[in-house]
Amino acid sequence: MQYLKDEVKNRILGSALAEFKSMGYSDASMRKIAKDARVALGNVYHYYTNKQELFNALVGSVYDRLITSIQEINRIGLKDANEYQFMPKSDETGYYGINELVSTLLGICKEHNIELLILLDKSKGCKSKYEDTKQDLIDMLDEVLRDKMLRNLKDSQIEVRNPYIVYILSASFIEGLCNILRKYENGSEVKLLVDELITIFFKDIASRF
Amino acid sequence: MQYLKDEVKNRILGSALAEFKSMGYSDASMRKIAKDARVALGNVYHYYTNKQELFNALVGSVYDRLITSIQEINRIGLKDANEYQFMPKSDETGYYGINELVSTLLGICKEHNIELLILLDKSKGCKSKYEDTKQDLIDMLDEVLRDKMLRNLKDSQIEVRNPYIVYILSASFIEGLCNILRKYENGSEVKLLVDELITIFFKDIASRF
Amino acid sequence: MQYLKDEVKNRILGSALAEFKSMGYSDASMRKIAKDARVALGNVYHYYTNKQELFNALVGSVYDRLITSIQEINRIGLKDANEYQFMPKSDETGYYGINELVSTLLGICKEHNIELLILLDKSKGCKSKYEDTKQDLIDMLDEVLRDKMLRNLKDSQIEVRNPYIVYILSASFIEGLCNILRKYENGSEVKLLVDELITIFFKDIASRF
Amino acid sequence: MQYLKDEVKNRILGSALAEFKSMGYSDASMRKIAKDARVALGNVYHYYTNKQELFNALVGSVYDRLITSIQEINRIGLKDANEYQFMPKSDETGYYGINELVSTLLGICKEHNIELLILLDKSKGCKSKYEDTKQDLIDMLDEVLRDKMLRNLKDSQIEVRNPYIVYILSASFIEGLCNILRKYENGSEVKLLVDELITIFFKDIASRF
DNA sequence: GATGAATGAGACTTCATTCAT
DNA sequence: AATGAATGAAGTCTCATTCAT
Repeated sequence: MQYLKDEVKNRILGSALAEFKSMGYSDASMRKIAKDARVALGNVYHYYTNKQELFNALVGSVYDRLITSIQEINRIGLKDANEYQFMPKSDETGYYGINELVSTLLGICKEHNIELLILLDKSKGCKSKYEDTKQDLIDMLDEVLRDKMLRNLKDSQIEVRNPYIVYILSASFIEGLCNILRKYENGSEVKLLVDELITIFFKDIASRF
Repeated sequence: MQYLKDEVKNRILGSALAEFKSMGYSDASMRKIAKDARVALGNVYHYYTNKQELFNALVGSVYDRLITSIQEINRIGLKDANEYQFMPKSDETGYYGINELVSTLLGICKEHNIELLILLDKSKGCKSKYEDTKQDLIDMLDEVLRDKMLRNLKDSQIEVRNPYIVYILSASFIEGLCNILRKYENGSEVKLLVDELITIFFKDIASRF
Repeated sequence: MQYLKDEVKNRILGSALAEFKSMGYSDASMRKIAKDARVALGNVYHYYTNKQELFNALVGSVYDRLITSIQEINRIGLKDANEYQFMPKSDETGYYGINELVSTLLGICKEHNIELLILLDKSKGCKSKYEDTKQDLIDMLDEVLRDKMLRNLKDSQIEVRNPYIVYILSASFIEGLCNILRKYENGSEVKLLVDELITIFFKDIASRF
Repeated sequence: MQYLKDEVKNRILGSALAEFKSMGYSDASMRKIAKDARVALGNVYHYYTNKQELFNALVGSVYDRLITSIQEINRIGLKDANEYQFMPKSDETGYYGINELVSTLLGICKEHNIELLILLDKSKGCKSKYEDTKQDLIDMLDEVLRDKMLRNLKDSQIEVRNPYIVYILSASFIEGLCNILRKYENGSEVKLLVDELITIFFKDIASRF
C-alpha cells in the first residue's frame, strides 16, 4: 500500500505543480488538481491538510534551501564587508557575491525549476512566508550589492545619488531570472542565459553610474 | 448634493485604487472597497456599473494614453528600421527609442503613478484589454530593441547567441520601471531614477554582449 | 401647484401603465417608471407609498368596478337560478349571463383597456387581492355557467360527465378576451371580436356536449 | 452513495418542480429550492450548474418531444394543405390536425404533466428557447387552422371578417389544455377532458362563424 | 415638492473544506 | 485509503425603498 500511496501522492503533486504554475496560488483550484491527478477530491485532503499544506509540500524544501543560501551569503557578505578595507574585491571577477547566489539558484533549478518559479512568481495570496520569497531574494541581493558595490563605487569616487537604484537593479535582475525560468525548463540553457544576464547587468557596472 | 456626490465618488475611487493596488483585480473585494470608502455596497454600483467599470474608471485613460504612445513609437520605430541601412543610429545617444517610451511613461506618472502601476502589475483576471498591458509594453520594447540593437550588434560583428536575451532585458527594464513606480509617487524623483536606470541598462550595451 | 402636481402624477401613471403592461408587476422597475416619467425616483414615492400603491392607483378603480359587476351578476344569476324552474332561458339569446359580464368588460375597456389587461394578466407577484382577479373572473363565469348552462343541459337530457369542463371553458373564454385586449386597444374592434368570440364559444353549445 | 445521490437529486428536482410551478422561472428561488429539498444551497450546484440547467433538466426532454411533434405536424399539415384542392378534409372527422397535436400532448402528460405545464406557463424569464414554447404551440395551431379551417370556411361561402379570431381560438384552446393540466395530474382523466374540449371547440365550427 | 444618492436585503454563483460511506 | 456528496462563507450584483438636501 505504501507503493500505491506514493504513486497517488506524486500524481497529486504533479497535478498541483501544473495548476499552481499556470494559475497562481489564489486561482488554483483544488478540484482541478484532484481531477487532473485522477484522484477523488477528498483524498487530496488525506494527503495534504489544505491548499496551503499542498503548496508547502511543493515548494517548502526549495524555499528552505533558498533561504538558507540567502542567509549564508548574507552572513559571508557581511563578513567580507567587514574585511573590506583590507581586501577590496574586483567587480570584474566576483560581481559582488552574485555568483554565489546564482549558483545556488542554478543548483535548485536543475531539479526544481518550476517550484522555484512558483515560489518566486505564483505565490501571491498564499498567506505565508512563501508569499515574500521573491521580495526576500531581492532584499538579499540588494543588501549584498549595497555592501559591496556601493563601497567599490565610493572608492572610485563615484557618487551614487539615490541608493534605491541598487534595489531596483536587484529587482530587475531577479525578474530576468524569473523570465528565464518561465521560458526554459531545461537546466543547461538556463545556465547559459543566466551567465549572459549577469554579464549584461554587472560587467563594468561602475562605468555606468 | 453635487459636492457630496463628487466627494463620495472620490472616496470610492480612492478606496478602489488602494484595494486594486494591494490585492490585484481578481482578489480585490467590492465589499471591502465599499467599506473602506464608508459607503454602502449598493452605492458603489450606483456610481460604477460593475467591478470592471470601476477598474476601467481608474485605469482607462492611462491605458489609452499608453497604448497610443506605444503604437506611435512602434510606427516611428518601424520607419527608422526601414531607413536603417543608410543611417545607423548610435546606441549612445538614442538608446533605440527607449527615450520616447520613457518620456511617455514619465508624463503619465506625474499624475497617475498608481494607476499605471495597477495597469502594469495588478490587472490579472480583469478579462479585458487591460490584462495584457505589461506584456504589450514588454513586447513593444522587445521589438524595438530587436530592430535596432540587434542590427547594431551585428554590424559590430558581435554575435548574439540567443535573441531571447533581448526579451529578458526588455522585461527586466519594465520591471525596473514598475519598481520605481512602486516606491515613488513623486514625479521628479521618478524621472531621475528612470534616467539612471536607462543609463545602467543601455549605456555601452554592445560591450557587454 | 396643484396643476403641476396632477401633470406629474399623470406622467407617473402613464409611465407605470406602460411598464406594468410590458413587464408585469414583478419585473416592473420603479427606476424605469420614474425615468420614463421624467421624474426623480424619490418623487414617485411622494405620490405613491410604494410599488403596490402605484399599482393600486392604476388598477384599483377598474378592479372595484369589475368586482362589483361580478358580484352583481352573481347575485342576479343566483336569483335567476332560483326562479329557473319557472322561466328557463334560451341559450341562443342570453348565453347564460355572459352578455352582462361582457357588457361590463366592454364598458371598462372603452377607457381602461390596458388597466384591465394588466389586472387580468400582469398582476402576478403583487401580493394583494389584484393577483387573483383573473381567477375571480373565471370563477364567477364558471359559477354562472354551472347555474344556468348545466341546468339547461340537464333539462335537455344531456349528461355532463365532468363539470370541470365548464370551468375550463370559462378560463378559455377569459383567455380569449385577454388576447383580444392584448391585440386591440381600440374599443370598437374589441367589441366586434368579443361578439364573434361569444358566438363561437356559446352558440349551440348544448349540441356539442 | 449512489442511492443517496439519486435520492438527493430527486429531492432537488421535486423541490424545483414545485417551486417553478408555483413561482415561475424568474421568481423561483434557488435558496428555497435547496431548503425545501433539505440540501445545502451549494449542493444544488453540485448537481446542476446553474438555475437554467436545473430548469433544463426538468423540462428539456419534454420540450424536445413537443417541438419535434410540432414540426412533424406542421410538415404534414403543409403537405395536406398543398393537396387540399383535390381532397378537402371534413371538419367533422379530422379537426384540422388538432388530433395529432393533442395525442402528442397526451403522451407527454402521462408522465410529465407538471413539466409540460411549467414549460407552457411558467418559463417567462428563462432566456432560452423554452420561453417561447407556449407561443410556438399557439402559432403552430394557428397556422394549421388557417391552412385548413379557413379554406373550408371559404369553400362554404362563409366569410371570416378578421382572421385574428383564429389566433384567439388557438390561444384559448391551448389555455384550455393548460387548465386541464393544472387540475389533473392523472393521465386518463386528462384524456377524457381533452377529448371533450376538442369537441366543444371544433365540432360544427363552420356553423358558428 | 423634488432630487437622486444611499441603504441593505436578497438574488445567483463559486470554492475550499468536511463528512458519511 | 478512497470517494464525491455536502456544507457554508463569501463573491458580484440588483432593486425597492429611505433619506438628506
